[in-house]
Amino acid sequence: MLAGIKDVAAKAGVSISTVSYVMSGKRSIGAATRQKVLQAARELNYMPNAQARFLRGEPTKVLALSSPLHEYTDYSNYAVFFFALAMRAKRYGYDILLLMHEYGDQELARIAASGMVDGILLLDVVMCDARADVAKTLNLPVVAVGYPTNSDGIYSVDLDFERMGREAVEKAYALGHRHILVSGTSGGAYDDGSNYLVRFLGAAQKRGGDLGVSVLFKAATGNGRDDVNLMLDEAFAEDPAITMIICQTNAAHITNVLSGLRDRGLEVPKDVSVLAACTYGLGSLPRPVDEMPMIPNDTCSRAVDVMMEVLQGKRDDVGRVELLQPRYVARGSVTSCR
Amino acid sequence: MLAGIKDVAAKAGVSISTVSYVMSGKRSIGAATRQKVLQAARELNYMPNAQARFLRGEPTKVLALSSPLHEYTDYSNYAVFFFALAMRAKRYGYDILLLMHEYGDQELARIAASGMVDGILLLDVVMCDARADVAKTLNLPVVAVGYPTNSDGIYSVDLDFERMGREAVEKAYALGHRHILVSGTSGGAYDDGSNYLVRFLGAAQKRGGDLGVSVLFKAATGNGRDDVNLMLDEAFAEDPAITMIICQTNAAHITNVLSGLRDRGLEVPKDVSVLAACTYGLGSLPRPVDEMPMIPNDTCSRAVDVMMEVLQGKRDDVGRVELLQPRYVARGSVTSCR
DNA sequence: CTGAAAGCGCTTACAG
DNA sequence: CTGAAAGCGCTTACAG
Repeated sequence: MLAGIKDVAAKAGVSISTVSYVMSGKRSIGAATRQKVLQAARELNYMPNAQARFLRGEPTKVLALSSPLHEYTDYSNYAVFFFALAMRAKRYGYDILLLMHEYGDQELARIAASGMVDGILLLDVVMCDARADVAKTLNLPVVAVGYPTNSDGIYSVDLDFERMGREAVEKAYALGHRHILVSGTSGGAYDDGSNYLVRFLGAAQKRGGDLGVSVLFKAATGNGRDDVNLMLDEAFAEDPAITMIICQTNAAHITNVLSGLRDRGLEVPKDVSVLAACTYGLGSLPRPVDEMPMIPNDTCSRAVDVMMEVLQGKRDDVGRVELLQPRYVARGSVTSCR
Repeated sequence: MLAGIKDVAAKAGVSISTVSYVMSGKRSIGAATRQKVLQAARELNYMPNAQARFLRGEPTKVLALSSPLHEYTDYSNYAVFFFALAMRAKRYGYDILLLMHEYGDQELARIAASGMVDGILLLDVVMCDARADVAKTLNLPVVAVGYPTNSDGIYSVDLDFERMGREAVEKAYALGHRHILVSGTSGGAYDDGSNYLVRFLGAAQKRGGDLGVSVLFKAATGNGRDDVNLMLDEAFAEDPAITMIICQTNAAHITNVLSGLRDRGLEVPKDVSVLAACTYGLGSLPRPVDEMPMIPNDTCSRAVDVMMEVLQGKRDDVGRVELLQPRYVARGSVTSCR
């Protein structure tokens, strides 16, 4: 049914190597022969079988994206990363093979051995990521969106969350704030590998210590109004002098922090400054809030760019971690301490 | 670097065919030999090269998803379809190769010839879809999420929008409504192939004609407040007796329809009934609205199921169009005509 | 300017 | 119970 190179050769009355050379253009072919071959190929609707070429080690123009996807995955958040990677890859003419396996390791090895992809992108990277170890044994370039501790053997691209933590505290310090609350959600996320939360918080606390600023961390049990109010109660009980809150969470949580402050008769930013960090797609808040956002588009784009550089042989610095500079978006919710 | 079957055979001191049979289990092998081979394979971290197997026509456990993705694609809507397909495929052990080409045809042929995938899913199907024609020439099963007019040669799965249009009008008729407005956005979408809009509207108007009900169609120039108000002005000018509005749009548009009605002193549902059709993820409206929703999860899941049936050789009815029954979700915004 | 042949890494009839 | 060899559809040195 599907015509092969043999069919074309037969139809054109030439050898298969001639057909191959006509198709690839890697050898000059007599005009007459060339025409016969092209004609035959067209009539038979011939398409070279990519599989056979891949077997010979030619590039597939496909990038694997390893990203455990669960029934309970939050699409709306996830999609931003996914499409950022996909669109950037497309720009280079690459398609994306989405690997949704739960436990990345074997699947990764299987795909690498298959020769079906030119490189592998890692998403949802945890602190110590098993996939990074497997990656070293592969003969395929691997670029992680995120920054695992075992980052040798792969390339990593991430937003510099430690720097973000430092800069947030420095900003507060410069404005005269000496009592800061870092507010997060559900302590669990900090434990099981959402490394950016840990890195941001650690750096913020460290820098706070250096500058002599009190940095109190409180994780609400949820993003609901009651959860947040309870968290605020505890925080102000522990440190009544808080003048700045850094919310390392999401729109729902921040909304409730804002209304919680209003309920306590605290005005933003006169009495308390509020900064959102590690957030994205903040959507509609009751009032604009200063933000040090995640920049998934930038991070993902850069990850694909790095992959391309590696594929083009422009790099040989495996293990390199590239950290993007955090941004600060001022919206009037952070001012100098009264 | 990466061990091949030859390496394993050499290490185990057997022939490559023996290794192959041990790995596949398609022949019984002496226990001792078997152990030697498995041992060698383990030590060399051997992975059979899938490419070589695909070359021989074995399944790849990958489904291509042909879906033109543009810089301006609305991710949040698109993501629902994408992930619905991906999750369902995952359940069968299949991964997804996302093809983001603009003009599906050649790309599709290329991938089919490559043997890289076992089947092809079509998304963003337009009325007459070029990809459906290409599909016929491929020796790979193709399932479309959507229902092109040239649906022979492929399998199609879609929500039955014509039936939805009929039922919406019948429902209105049964409740005594005789003057209905179907409200859409940006006429363009109706022209360039968003076939479900066309099908719904056509069927609604046809059924209206049969039943002697006036079905007026108005497309707002946008979803903004002013666009919608202008549309409502025109509609009521043309038919002051409207008692039911069917919004074939989205949350923003419906929100503005609701407030537009309120501004005109019309109460929902006492004065005017409001029904949302062809919508999904309606999110937060000022008030709950009856809905005949798109059911992307169902449609996509079913599309993957059909693909699996075809791959398992359980079907030979190419060209079959499967239409899912529309649902009606009552939320109190539609009542009998006053 | 063109062809016969080896080889990519496997699987599987064909022999023994 | 196991091995030598053909073949999947191409590409590319090697010959002519």
